[in-house]
Amino acid sequence: MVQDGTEDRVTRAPTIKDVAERAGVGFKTVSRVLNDEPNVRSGTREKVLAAVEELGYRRNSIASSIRRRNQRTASIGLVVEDLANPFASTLTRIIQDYALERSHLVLVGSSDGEPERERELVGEFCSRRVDGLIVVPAGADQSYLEAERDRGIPVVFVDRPGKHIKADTVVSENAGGISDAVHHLVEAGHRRIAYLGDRQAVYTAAQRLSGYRAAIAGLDGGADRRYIRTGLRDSPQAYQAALEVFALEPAPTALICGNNIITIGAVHALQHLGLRDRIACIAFDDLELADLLRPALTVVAQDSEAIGTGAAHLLFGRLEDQSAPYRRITVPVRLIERESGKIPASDHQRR
Amino acid sequence: MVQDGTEDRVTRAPTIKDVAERAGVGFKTVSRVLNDEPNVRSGTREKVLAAVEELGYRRNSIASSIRRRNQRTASIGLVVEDLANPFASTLTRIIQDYALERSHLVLVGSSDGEPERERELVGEFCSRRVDGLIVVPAGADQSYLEAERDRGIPVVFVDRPGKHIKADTVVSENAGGISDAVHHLVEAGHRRIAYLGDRQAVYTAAQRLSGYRAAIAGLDGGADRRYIRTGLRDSPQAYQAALEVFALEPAPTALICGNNIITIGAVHALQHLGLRDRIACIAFDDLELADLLRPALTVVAQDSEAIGTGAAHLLFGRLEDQSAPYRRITVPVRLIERESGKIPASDHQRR
DNA sequence: CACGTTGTCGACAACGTTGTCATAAGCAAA
DNA sequence: TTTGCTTATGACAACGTTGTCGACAACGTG
Repeated sequence: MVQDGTEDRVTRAPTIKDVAERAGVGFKTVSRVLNDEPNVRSGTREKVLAAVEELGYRRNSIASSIRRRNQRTASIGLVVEDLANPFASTLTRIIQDYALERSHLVLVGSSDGEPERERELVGEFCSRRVDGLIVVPAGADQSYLEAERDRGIPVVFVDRPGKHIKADTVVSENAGGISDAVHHLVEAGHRRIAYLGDRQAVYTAAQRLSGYRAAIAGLDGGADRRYIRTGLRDSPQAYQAALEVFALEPAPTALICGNNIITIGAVHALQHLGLRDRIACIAFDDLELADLLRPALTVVAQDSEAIGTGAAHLLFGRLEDQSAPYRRITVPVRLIERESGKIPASDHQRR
Repeated sequence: MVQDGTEDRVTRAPTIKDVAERAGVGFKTVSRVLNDEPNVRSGTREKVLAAVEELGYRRNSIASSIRRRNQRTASIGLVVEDLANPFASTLTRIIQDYALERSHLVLVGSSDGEPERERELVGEFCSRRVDGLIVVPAGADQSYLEAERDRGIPVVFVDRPGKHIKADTVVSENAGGISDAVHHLVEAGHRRIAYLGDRQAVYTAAQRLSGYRAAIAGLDGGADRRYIRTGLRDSPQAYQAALEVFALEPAPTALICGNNIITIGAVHALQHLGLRDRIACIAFDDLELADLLRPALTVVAQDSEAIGTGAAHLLFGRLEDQSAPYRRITVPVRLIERESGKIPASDHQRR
């Protein structure tokens, strides 16, 4: 396992003064060259660039940012719930690309849905003077961000709106997506449609459930409250809830999963019960292998690309114009019809 | 979509001088309080903390870092290939948690496997004076990192070793994992085992292929070169290659996929050919829904947790002791036996 | 040639913080 | 009271950079 020793010759990084000395000019001239300021003779510029090359000089952009006019650090902070979740990682990837195109870097952190971790991350980000924040809010109150915003660090909320604060926001069309799912199942003949969701305190969960309720309410029978299970925070809980729901009499003939974590638990439960081919199922959030499942999983897919781009766009827009009116973008979702949503309610199941 | 206007009262962030004035002390005293330095009367400390609270002061840690003894910024840079890939996002998540526990933040970037993007990201990171780098190397030469290292920014390579440079490294046991996969298939009676892999220039791809070759070479028949397809960079390419491989005469009876992107393409191909239940298949890298596929996908799973923790551990260790010998950690992989690897070579297929 | 204008460049202050040092205040020992 | 030591505090330099300004040379114009 052990391989080799180092040589331990750590020299401090060269500064513009080192470069200046080497090039035989004043250090301010080096600064001018590095910032493409005018009024430097091309001969001088050459000398400076040569010295930069020789010394392997690299600007210390944090020192630079404390002095610059606008104090911008060309970095933004991103707080997601769990970076290991595919939705979050896709979002992050997109925001990163958007930022990098504008030579901004991204500091990322996962809140795990814990308010104090969210605040801790935001605090660290602000302490490092990020130029802006993109936050998937976890806590019940984001008013603490007002202070940051007033000091010039704008915030954009993604996936869920922040609470007790006005800010730019990008959300998915949660309720509509779930309504679509319900209607899709109804068309296949289903009336007894179960719903598994996260805690109601989570905005998206509440929205999605309300979409479910609204769609179900439009049907003749109305909803059976026993078919609704919320507060499911991880796959095992969803697994358990699914087992319980399908033990009911009469059992549901179809199932809607409120997010991808729940989907995993629920499909495992269907698998365990031997019901995967008999129970119709629609999941919120697409998953990498969803179309390879048998039956292929019908999903309500979020447009992560549009969400990420939208958030980044709002943030960079605000960086340029702090006084623009706040905007809220609602990104449409898309029902991807595969097989699991088309499983019909078998005759003996139908009322 | 438009919602509301802002009030546009952006005040500059308070500094320790503002706090000092408010508390009626010298600004150095504020600094002392904030850094928990000794020799401050508790009464004075109270006054300062009260002023901090009232003004909502937050330390400017970038200004602080340019002055501090060691110039540390308490941030590290992480370059992965594609953050949207589940392996990369899991890795990132783990490294982040490790870093945050030590109050370090993580700057992340995706190289997309492009050497110049890797260099660009590394450059930006170093320019922001990260304390260390964790890199999944993309290019064919990481010797440029020697300059950074000599200036005190240590590097740890993950997933693949850096080229033309000595540094701490964490890799998976690629060859061994694929060998295990081959043997598992052989036990099920297979001899005609196809292999789909990425470009040979990618270290992991080369390692995995060599594991395949070594295992196949141990068999009586030896390898049929036509069964090996490399250079597959995305799912569509893998899809195509799989179609071609299974059009051969005699067709392989089993398949090994060199990474998760290839797996997706290949399983789609098997699906298209109606061979998912007949062809044995083992994939490198576990996938979220792999156990819910039918047949459930047998995989060689990497221990992302150990890889991430190992990398972070090496990096933070090096931050404390620059002169320790370089280490290389090889993390074991694990063959997760599910169904697809146990599909037997049917009698008419067997030679 | 005198003059103003422009281009080039360096000296110096400043950003917000920490490091160094001097000094004042407090207090025990002489 | 004086001495000596410790504790508390502020004045100031310094980090590496950019902003401001003035010095000076080169230039064009009358």
